[in-house]
Amino acid sequence: MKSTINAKDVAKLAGVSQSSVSRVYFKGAKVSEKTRRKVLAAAEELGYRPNEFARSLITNRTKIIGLVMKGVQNPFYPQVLTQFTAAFKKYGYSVLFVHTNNDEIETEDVETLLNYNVAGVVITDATMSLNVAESFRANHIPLVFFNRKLSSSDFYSVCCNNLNAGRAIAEYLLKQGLTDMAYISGNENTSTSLEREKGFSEVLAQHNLEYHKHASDYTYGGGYATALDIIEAGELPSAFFVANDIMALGVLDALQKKGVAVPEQVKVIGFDNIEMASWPGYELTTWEQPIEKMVEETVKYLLSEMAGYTGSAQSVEVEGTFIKRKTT
Amino acid sequence: MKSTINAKDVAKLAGVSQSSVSRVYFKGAKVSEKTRRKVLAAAEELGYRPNEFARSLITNRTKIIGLVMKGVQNPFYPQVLTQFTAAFKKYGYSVLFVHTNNDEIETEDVETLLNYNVAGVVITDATMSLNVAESFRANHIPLVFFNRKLSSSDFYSVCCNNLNAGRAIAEYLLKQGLTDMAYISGNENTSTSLEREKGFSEVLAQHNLEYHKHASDYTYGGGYATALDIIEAGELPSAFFVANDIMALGVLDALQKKGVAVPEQVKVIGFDNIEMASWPGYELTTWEQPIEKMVEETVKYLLSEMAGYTGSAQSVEVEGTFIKRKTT
DNA sequence: TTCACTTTTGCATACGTATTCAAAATATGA
DNA sequence: TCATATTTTGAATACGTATGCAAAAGTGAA
Repeated sequence: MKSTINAKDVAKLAGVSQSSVSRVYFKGAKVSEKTRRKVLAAAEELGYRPNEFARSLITNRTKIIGLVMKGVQNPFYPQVLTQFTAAFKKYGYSVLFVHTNNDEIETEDVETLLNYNVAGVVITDATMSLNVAESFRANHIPLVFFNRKLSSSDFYSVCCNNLNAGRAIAEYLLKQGLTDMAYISGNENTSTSLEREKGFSEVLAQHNLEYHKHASDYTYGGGYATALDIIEAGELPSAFFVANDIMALGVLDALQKKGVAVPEQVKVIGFDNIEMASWPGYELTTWEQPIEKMVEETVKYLLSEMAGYTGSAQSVEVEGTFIKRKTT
Repeated sequence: MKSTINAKDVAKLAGVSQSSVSRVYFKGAKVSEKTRRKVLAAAEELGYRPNEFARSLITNRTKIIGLVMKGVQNPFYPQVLTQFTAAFKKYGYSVLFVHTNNDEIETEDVETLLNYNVAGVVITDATMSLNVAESFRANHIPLVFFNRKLSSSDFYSVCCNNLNAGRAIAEYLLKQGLTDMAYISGNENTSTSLEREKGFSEVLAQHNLEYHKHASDYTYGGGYATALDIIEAGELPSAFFVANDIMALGVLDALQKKGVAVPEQVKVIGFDNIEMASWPGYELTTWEQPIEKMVEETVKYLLSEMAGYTGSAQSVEVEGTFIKRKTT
């Protein structure tokens, strides 16, 4: 008893050659309508399914995208994950999921992606050493850094325009007549946190304003602890710009715990517009990252590179939108 | 210029046969230490990596696990996802991620899994028609339904012992001297919601107590709306057992909005012990699902089935733990 | 050294598909 | 109808690896 039935079996039953069977399943190949029907009928009867590995072996191409994620704990990422899988599925690509805890993607995982000869790679929120990135380039595997802006312009990256966002938020707070602000940063080696602060500080500097900066880590606990420290040190500003929503929720909870009224005494602005930001318990004013557009840009680039590799690099920045709720 | 270098190239440089190169990379094959060193040196020099597709083609086995998820929006699932990828990575398996929105996994996705000849499949929170499941069995692909208890005992399933959990929660509330309770269910066609309620109602029935049941949908919004309805209808019980944490958070926010004191006026118990349950703003009493153990059981079964397929079925239920916080 | 035995190696082949090339079938035009 | 152009088909081969088998190399005892 054969465990798997192959194109040859189908060919025999349909009374055609294996080549014809192959052509029926290979998009773009020419087959007459008659043989196509014969083949499909035979395939149906036998329960035939083309072996993806044999296909990849001979074409040297796969329909697999490597998706590397870091810190799926932040509710921002499940959204990104589902959007990517949905988008790739639309074009017939499957997702090989890799999770890393380190900032830098582990070589073991890179090996995996290369062994599977993935058609493309998306790296969210993590970085990789330049020589590792080069090994993808050497294999003509297109690569996108998602939610990261690269200092070197050798690779493609897609993120929200964090600089403009920081500026807009500063201007919004200034318009409220506030002058005494604080920035609570995420991990300080991330481009996202740095750019958001850069835009923010730029505008404040134009108005000759200083601001306090408190380093945190993009987690709820981090935001909570940082805010608590600030309150207890008696350094409460009139507004917080917090580098992401999940930290901002921590800040709000700390403020509530200490009996600080929001937005009356302090205003709080987050970043991402995660689902929780709209919960009645929080109603957080924030900056929406245009995930759909970011995903779209990423997929668009990957598809074009997979069709014909150029290795072109660019830093794409998509504009987000201010979402006013009740914490400002 | 060759784009990919293969075992033959390495063999030539190392002065051995292609077979020897293969044996160096095939775990379990015998090679002398001398040739191993020669091969590894040559491989290093050329940057050789075995082609996973050629391997799978000939062995008819893969190192890929299909992971099907539904509703990644619930913060419970990112935890599950990371734990699975970590566990599988430990044994050299990669994860092909599939996301479905429907309760029932789409045939398109099943096709994908079969085409890639995955070594095993984990299905979280979704079901599949029996004949689809059978097609996995026909291909000797082991299958685990995670966080689902199956009525038919034809397939392996792993979940928390929801029945016992429901009982324990009822008993806990009874001990507090409460008699007027309500259950807020998740999607009513899920075994998780049904079993939790079953255990709960069983114990209450033993004490000749009735309870109110309110159907909801396992989302924050659902919990919020349901609680609001209850309050406005003036049907406030003395305790809520809510079928999962994310809904319970919605309930808490609704209660807070309406000025109902927790736990003084109403007690609330959730289910899952997601990270947010411990946030200072909520401090939700809940039932912890032993994710590590559940994942461990799943992986253990899959590994043994992948080593030698038996198709054995079992319904594994792991005991969870009660987590007392401040909402009771 | 010789012989028997064990370990290691290389050769040849198979896995299931895509693809080239020439042959066959079909369509087109006069 | 025939000759020519076009489309469709089948045979053969290649992709990169694992593996059965026989030959070769190594091991140890007498």
